[in-house]
Amino acid sequence: MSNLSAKRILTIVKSIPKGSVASYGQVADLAGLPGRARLVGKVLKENSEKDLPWHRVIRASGQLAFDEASTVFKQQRKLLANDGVTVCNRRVDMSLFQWKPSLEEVLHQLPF
DNA sequence: CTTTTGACTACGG
DNA sequence: TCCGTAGCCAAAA
Repeated sequence: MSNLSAKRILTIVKSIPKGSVASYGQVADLAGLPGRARLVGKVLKENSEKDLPWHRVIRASGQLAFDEASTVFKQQRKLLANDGVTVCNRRVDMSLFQWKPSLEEVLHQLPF
């Protein structure tokens, strides 16, 4: 994981708007790193900056990445609820909440 | 050099 | 819907 990749990933995560979520793979794609979904998880694990909306990154299936019984799972669910994103029956409805960045938003990352 | 390891994903059954 | 199974791919062991 080059620092550059991590930087790109964090930039994308920070641009996920409140009220929507993105999958690990989607973040990787937008960061110009197709096939690197697992790297996104790794970068998030290693970076707990205050302004980082890590909770908006979930699995492509709509499930959160953590065990239901864990504290981190409950915290993520709470943060999402505060965003207006509800976790129903263990999953977020991706058809409703998945981030669909506009062409403008995508192009804004051009330095990649 | 090889094997293992992930906050993952697509696909079947 | 829920599982197991292959793929995935760079980093660490």
